[in-house]
Amino acid sequence: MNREEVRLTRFELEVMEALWQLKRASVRELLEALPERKRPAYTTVQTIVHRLEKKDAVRQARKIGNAFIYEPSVTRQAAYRRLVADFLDLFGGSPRPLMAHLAETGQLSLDDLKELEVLVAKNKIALRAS
Amino acid sequence: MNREEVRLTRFELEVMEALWQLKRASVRELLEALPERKRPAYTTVQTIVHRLEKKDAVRQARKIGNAFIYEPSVTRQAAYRRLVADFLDLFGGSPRPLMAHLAETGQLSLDDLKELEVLVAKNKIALRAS
DNA sequence: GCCAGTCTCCGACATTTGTGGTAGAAAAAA
DNA sequence: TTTTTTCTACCACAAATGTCGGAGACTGGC
Repeated sequence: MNREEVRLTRFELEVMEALWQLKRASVRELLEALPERKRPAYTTVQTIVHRLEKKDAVRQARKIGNAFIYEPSVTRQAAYRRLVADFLDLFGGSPRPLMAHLAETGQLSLDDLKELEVLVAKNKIALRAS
Repeated sequence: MNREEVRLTRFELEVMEALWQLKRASVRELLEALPERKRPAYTTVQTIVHRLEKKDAVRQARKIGNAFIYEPSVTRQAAYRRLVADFLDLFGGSPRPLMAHLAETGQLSLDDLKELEVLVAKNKIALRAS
């Protein structure tokens, strides 16, 4: 429906990833949920959260003490849908050239493909049933 | 081998696309090769070419009149390899989650997968032969 | 009730990216 | 040779991104 799905940057995505995982969290919790190797300053995460809020990707759910608790406003699925669509645009919009690239560079095995077939088949049934 | 493959932006990629196509071209030729819908100013393309030069993605091959003729310094394959690798990082580095996403969102048909299998199989043979 | 600790708010700053104008050199046309 | 066209070299600039610091408000514990 909403053609205006959010477009997340790399780092925003990482923070969202943490939030999707935690369901709801404060800035501090998000900070601590980030892999410590690349854990930025508290305010950096805060800034990102603010930007996510402006993008309507997260919202303040409530407040505990003086800290806001945030929760996602978009589903992981929706965010990735946009991400993938944007990326596929670089390949002319269709997944085919990308798949071909992966196949050519040996990043796709026959086993992978077999499993995907099962998945697609299952999905087709699910769609029909809905 | 070269882990330092160029990282191209959207627009840089479009210009490169034109250059890969033409093999070698002047700024003006590149400009004219762009889909006219989104054809920017001459100097915009020029700036992009300069940046591509700084990134060692293109080089001046020679000069005709007062115009430089550029040619690619990187192959299309290499550029896309990097592009795809960076993107896959968002999915944990492996193509699997991405494929799964495509399958789930119905962007991959069984026919697509069949064709890919053929491709992968052919590729395997080619690799063995090399 | 006071103080240390924690938050939020706001502003700042360097880079990257997309976009293009201007000036002056060079070549091509007249 | 003079004029016109066409390039290149620079500079500029706004928006997006990744990164923080500082000031001041709030709270929880003593």
